[in-house]
Amino acid sequence: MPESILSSDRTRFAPSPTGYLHLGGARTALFSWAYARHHQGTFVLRIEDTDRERSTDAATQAILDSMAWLGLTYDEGPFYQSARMPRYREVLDDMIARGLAYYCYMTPEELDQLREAQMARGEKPRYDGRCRPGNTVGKMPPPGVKPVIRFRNPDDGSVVWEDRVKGRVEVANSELDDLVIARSDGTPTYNFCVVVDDIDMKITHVIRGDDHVNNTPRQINIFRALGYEPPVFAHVPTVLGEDGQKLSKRHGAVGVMEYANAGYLPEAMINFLARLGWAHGNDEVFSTQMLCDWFELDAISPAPSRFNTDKLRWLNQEHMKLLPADELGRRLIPFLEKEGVMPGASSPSSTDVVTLFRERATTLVEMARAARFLYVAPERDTAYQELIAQQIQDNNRAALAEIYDEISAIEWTRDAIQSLLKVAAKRHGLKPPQVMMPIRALVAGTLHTPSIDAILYVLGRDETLTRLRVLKTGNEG
RNA sequence: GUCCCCAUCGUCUAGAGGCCUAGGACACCGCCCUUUCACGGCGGUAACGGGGGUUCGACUCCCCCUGGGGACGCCA
Repeated sequence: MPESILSSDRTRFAPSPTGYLHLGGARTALFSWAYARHHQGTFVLRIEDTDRERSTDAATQAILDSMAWLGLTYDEGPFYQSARMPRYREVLDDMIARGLAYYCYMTPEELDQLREAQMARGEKPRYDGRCRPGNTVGKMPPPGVKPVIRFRNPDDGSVVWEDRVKGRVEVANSELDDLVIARSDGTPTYNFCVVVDDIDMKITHVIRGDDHVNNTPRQINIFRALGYEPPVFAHVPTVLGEDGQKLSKRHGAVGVMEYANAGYLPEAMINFLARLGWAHGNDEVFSTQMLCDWFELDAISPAPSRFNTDKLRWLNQEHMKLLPADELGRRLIPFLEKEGVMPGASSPSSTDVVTLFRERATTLVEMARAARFLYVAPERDTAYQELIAQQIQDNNRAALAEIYDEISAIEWTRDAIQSLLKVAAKRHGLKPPQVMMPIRALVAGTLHTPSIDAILYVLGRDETLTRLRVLKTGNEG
């Protein structure tokens, strides 16, 4: 492939593995990925695990699983920050040597006191720069105190950047303090690692959650101190819960894989997530490919948006209707198995189930549940007995018995089944539903099913006769 | 408290000064189709937070207020 076709745009998704991938994170990943795909660029996955206390392998795996399910394929990585410590050390030493950073011997306790005092005075709590090179306080390191390393932030002027979703953002350097870039145990911190990584990985577009806007000016200052121009930034707004509050555990399902297990299609989830805060005119239902074709950062709304289950469900059904029946059927199989049933040679195929139910189920779980009766005869409990008693009465008993007898004689096609029912009803002066509903109840244990002729056809003649036997014997037990 | 960001129907959004009597979608409510449930079709209720400017003209531009959100860590 000619080099020129590929753009040099490089985006990254950089989650910290402290839990599952939630919907907000997934959308950020999606936007970053879609941007790279749209521009034929490169999408990098980086795991930010510098906080060894909170990072777990299980969380990393959960993130990888979620991305795989959504189909967010990365071109490079996953890179682990924990494996890049020597590199960070190297940059740290260099910064100290060049006076861009310095050791600070202030203890956490002293810092707390300082912050409290500042808050009390109505000031923004921040480090006062007492250990800066040149300050006398810093001259004599107190014994026994392991120092942190702080970045020497500029004092004057302001940091300005043109955010691709927020617009122009300006923050005065006087608002910023000298942030800790290495802990007293020597490990580097987030704001520093991100910059080194984004430089080393040649990231051109940083697309991330807008909880990072406040970090951006600090990071830009580090970029410049290190001699690099910062990348383009695009800060994607928060995804709120249905109640407008920040997404948290009490909202129920917030992890991406919970939706996979609940029977949502990844293409529906992508469509939904993309539509949350991003629009392409009035387009509502679109494929992942279309999203890649259309995606532009400028179309991202700067305002936070709420998650909406109703719309997700609707989109899921739309995508279920769009998929080829056999493909949807293939995806349905695990859900049928979870219901304890198995499509096979002697039972309805998963494709049959799909054609029967995809217009009346919004998730694969619902579909499998609704289709269960095709594999297992309804339980003859009290509710069932009552339903049958209510459906079979003196006025239709004779017609139903006749239908039972004729089932053995007809050709087994939907048309033949349908006409058998209609003709029998007419012969007895009944409306078609008067024979269809009782049969539906008998066979499915519910009044809500697809067309009765379609159901009987898929069920097969033998199974139909078995389930309708009571029509002949008159014994409903 | 200080700083940053945001603001169109209940929700997701279209809208880049006259195209707006503000469009679409979900949800909701009717009607139609009908073999129940769905699907589908048709129709309906419903919004530019408030106040000042700028302009011949503001949903669109500026300011203030209000209301939301985020950040202020040796977390990311």
